Amino acid sequence: MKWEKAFERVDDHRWRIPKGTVECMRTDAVVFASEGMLPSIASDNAPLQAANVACLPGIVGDSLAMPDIHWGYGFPIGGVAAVDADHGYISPGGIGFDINCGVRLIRTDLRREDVSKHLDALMDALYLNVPSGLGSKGLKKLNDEELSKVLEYGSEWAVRNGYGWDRDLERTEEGGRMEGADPTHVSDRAKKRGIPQLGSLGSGNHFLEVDVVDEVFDEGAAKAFGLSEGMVTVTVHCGSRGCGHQIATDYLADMGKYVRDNDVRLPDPQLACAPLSSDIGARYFSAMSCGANYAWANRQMITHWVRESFEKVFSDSAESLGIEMVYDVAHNIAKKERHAWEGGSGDVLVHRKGATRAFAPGRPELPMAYRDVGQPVIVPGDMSTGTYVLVGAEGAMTQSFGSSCHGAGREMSRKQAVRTIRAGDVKREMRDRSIVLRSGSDASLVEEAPSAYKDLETVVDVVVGAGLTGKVARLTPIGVVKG
DNA sequence: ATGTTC
Repeated sequence: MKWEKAFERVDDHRWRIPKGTVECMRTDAVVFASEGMLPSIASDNAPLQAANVACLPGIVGDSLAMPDIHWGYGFPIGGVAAVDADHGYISPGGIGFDINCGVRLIRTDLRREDVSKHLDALMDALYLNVPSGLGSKGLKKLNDEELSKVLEYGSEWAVRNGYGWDRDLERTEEGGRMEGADPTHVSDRAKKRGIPQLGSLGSGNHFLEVDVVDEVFDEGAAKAFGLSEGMVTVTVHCGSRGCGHQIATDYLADMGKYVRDNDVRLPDPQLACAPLSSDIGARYFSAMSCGANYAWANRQMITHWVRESFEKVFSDSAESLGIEMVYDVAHNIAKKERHAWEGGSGDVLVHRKGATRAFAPGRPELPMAYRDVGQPVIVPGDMSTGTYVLVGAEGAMTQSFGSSCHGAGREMSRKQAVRTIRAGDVKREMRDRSIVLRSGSDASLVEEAPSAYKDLETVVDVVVGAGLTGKVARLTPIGVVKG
């Protein structure tokens, strides 16, 4: 299959893979992209995966893919699919192994010039205080009972235990806690992996970044989000560590068995799924919610250590330094939401796998401070180019079940990056851009090299051009901690 | 993403 030929042009930002391209498709697949991005998108199996997702039982609307689409497990990364809340199927491959991998944006009252002379000390403090790297362990020793509370209460547990402030919860998607998260649906093995790792960044594409607000595009939204030009911000990208990974692994095995036992017809075994209303489907959703809560507690603890790091370096309190959360978004999760789409409306389960919720103004899920503005959408690029702050727009509600992109997206596979890039080149590039880098592993530097990623501007231009989001601000890195 | 093939 020549996938570039399979794309039918809808407009400058939308390409349709029509129902029938893959035999079992129940609906079309629509990829948000510019024409120039199509060869890259068609260079791996991602378009086939977007088409395969259209075979998911109970899917409503189109199978969607964001412009940062690339090859994933079952679903493409960048994939969005909504299924009927009563009759639809839930698929762990539509959420991903790193359940509630997500991004948190924190603002400060500090300006670039306040931080530049202390930047090395700040990066040392952040590297010391926030555990990072493959197999990294948290600083808090948990027992089984505490871990169960983390799984059930998420960020609420963290704040209740001294990691952050009550108002942080309002600035977290879902309040940092999925309802219905029952720890008894999480295996002992997942719990065992989760206990030592809570409060750690991890490895891979996870990072902690200190940025400066470089350009503001929407003064009104930026003001509502507490952002202004020249301000120093911190971006945290991490997930549910080995705990979420084990939950995904456990339930993929169980759902594989469900699919075989019940003769569910799927184009790819990696799309293993079960009715949301079935015992196994409901148990997975509950366990996934536990994984999501773990990730929120994780980012909340890291937020606390970020505040402590600034307090130490700037000899002032986090309150008086204005270290406040802007927002925390999940980008690997399934959520029960009410939506309208072409041809219907109602309660659905939205799978977002490498895609961010991007609710337009007016949605009741948004905190009051953002209700009239829209949801902050935080879109990190590669480690050298920084992060975009976008805001959810009406187009997302009508076209993409309130969703947008989650990052630049990989251009090269990890293997390909290791083959063609050297750690020294990455370090030099960061130095040339005057970005202070703290990293424990040359291997992860190479896998996450800037040249292994797509161009963030191109990705953002598509979601803005398609009306899914609006541009608010661009953040440029001055310091990066890589796992 | 990940105790990178329990």
